[in-house]
Amino acid sequence: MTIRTRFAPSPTGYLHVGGIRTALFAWLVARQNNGQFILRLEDTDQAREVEGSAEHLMESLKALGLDYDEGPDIGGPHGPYRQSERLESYKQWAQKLIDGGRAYADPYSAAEVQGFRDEAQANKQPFLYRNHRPDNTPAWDGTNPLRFKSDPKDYVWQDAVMGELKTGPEVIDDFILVKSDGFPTYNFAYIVDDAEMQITHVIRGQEFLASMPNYLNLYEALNLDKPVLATMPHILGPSGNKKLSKRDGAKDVLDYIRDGFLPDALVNFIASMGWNDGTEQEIYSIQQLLDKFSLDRVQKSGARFDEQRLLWMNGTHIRAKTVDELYGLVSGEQRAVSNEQSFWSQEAADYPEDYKKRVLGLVQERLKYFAEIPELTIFFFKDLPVNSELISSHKQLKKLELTEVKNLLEQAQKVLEQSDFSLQDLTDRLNQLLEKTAQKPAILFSLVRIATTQAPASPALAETLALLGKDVSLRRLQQQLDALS
RNA sequence: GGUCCCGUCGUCUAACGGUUAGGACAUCAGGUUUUCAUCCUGGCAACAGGGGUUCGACUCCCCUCGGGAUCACCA
Repeated sequence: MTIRTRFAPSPTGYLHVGGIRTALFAWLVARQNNGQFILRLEDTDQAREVEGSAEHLMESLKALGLDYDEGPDIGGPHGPYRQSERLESYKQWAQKLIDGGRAYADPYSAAEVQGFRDEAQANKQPFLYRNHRPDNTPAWDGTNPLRFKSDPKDYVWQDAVMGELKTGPEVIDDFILVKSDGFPTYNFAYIVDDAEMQITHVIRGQEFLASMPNYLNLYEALNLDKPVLATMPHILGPSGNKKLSKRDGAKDVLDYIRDGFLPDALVNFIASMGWNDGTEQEIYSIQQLLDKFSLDRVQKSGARFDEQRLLWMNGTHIRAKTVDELYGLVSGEQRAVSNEQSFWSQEAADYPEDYKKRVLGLVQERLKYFAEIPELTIFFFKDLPVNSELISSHKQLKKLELTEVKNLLEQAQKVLEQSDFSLQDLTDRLNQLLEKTAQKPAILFSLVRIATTQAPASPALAETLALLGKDVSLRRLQQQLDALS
């Protein structure tokens, strides 16, 4: 039997890191077993639907490389893949249930049901609709809700993540199958769809755990084999213990992509929240994840979202790339997402590819995400105005007399004028200057570095100068001297 | 409140009854010819509490406490 997993979000907003983990794990299970991964949109609640979010969801999946074999935009043998287009199916399955005496029209008004609920609450009793199950029900004409006629009993079942689970009959009730607007509820629609789409593994968040016994009851009534069930714990916000939300910094995954986080790093990070292979490995490639992932090693407890860790992980993934790979990603040529934006600053536009690659090589080790590139590299592309603060607030340089600062810069100027600006020559001459001036590198090099970059931080001096070139370096040295006099 | 799930450093986690409770992020202190970063070395830091079972418990059982989920014509 081929493994078929699915991701079935409702198009009610963007996909954040918490939500996408479920998709990732489902994708991993499918891909590692040579199976199929299906995207299905659960859009049965028209009121909550958010315009454009379906496209957004699909783009997010693609951005992370979670490709699906069947879905609303690409079709497939079991379509359509939007629940709103599958109403006919639900009607047929509902009819089967009615014919078998396992579903009935709910004769009460919403207000009446609410009355029962309030009454139960006032008596501190749990509310169960089936305590009010009517004896004679009208024929179902679609204007009333259709309810499941449950068969309350004990259940013991296996969850691929949680292990053995058990509940009593008190949690099973006559829930609504089809709403009075003709749309099915999630509880009914997902089971029908999974059956028709031959889904083998249902991987979803723990908000559905409490409803499992009801689902088990429905599977039986429908005479369906239940799929492998896997419940994922929630990802929690960084501070509170609430389910991760936008407020907690749960950014849209696409925001991370736009900020220049690598899909591989994002996937690695998301997978490592709540899953590990039992070793001390932290960094995984997608392929390694495919080789090693298994549902039974998924954590049962929720994990907190820690952006620091994401930052670190993205940095290590960036460092693992070759400069050429990085260049493709940064320039927007190798990215899967639709935003072809380049992360280079505008000033970099006219510089040749070769130059930009060398710049990238120099900042690679300090890059946490691509959006930092303009700030980190701007001085390679344009002269920054002289910032006297950089010297006056420098912990070593601020102790120097102005004349001494100028003297050192002038000496540096002379030495550099004679250099051919190859890395080796620059290194040699800078070292000679160090001896000649009897200065500590902390002073001499800092000074030259500041003068030639006007930036608070930059790569190693000799390499920076070599890349900047003779003209630019000397010009900036002169600008610094001019500003000092 | 009922039901269910969960509980190891601040955070993510390892541990299949026997370990000085390990790693990583963060943090702190050093080191690498400057800065930021990288890299290296080292430090701080956890079994929620209480009972059992056992020669021996982070591991198994019970209770308490704490956190979460759910009790919709939302998913």
